[in-house]
Amino acid sequence: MKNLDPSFNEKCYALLQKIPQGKVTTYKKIAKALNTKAYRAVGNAMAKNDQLMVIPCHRVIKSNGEIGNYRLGVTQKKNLLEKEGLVIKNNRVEHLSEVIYRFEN
DNA sequence: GGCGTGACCCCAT
DNA sequence: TATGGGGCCACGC
Repeated sequence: MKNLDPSFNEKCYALLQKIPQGKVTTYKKIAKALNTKAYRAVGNAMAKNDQLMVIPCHRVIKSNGEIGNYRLGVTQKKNLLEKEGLVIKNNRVEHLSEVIYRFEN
């Protein structure tokens, strides 16, 4: 089976826009929601995202609870997350299970 | 059409 | 708990 029109990136972006403020998700969950194991590709999609104002890619963290990376730098990412009410300590999100967002899946 | 890259993940030590 | 090594997939050249 091949990928059709909406490139992988587009699908990722669509999912990201579903994430409410104050909630976060992981690269793996996104891939899972797309029925694939391309966690790597998900990260790539984020890296190529220019619409930082439209696509909340800062709400995507690693599965192990670490912040991960960000186009504008990890510091900026942490700042944004804290602003949304998350508790971050040593590059890690606390109470992860309470702020994690599941794509209704 | 093949190869390297990357905002990752998992397991073993 | 921390570190290292291998595997995974889509994208661009």
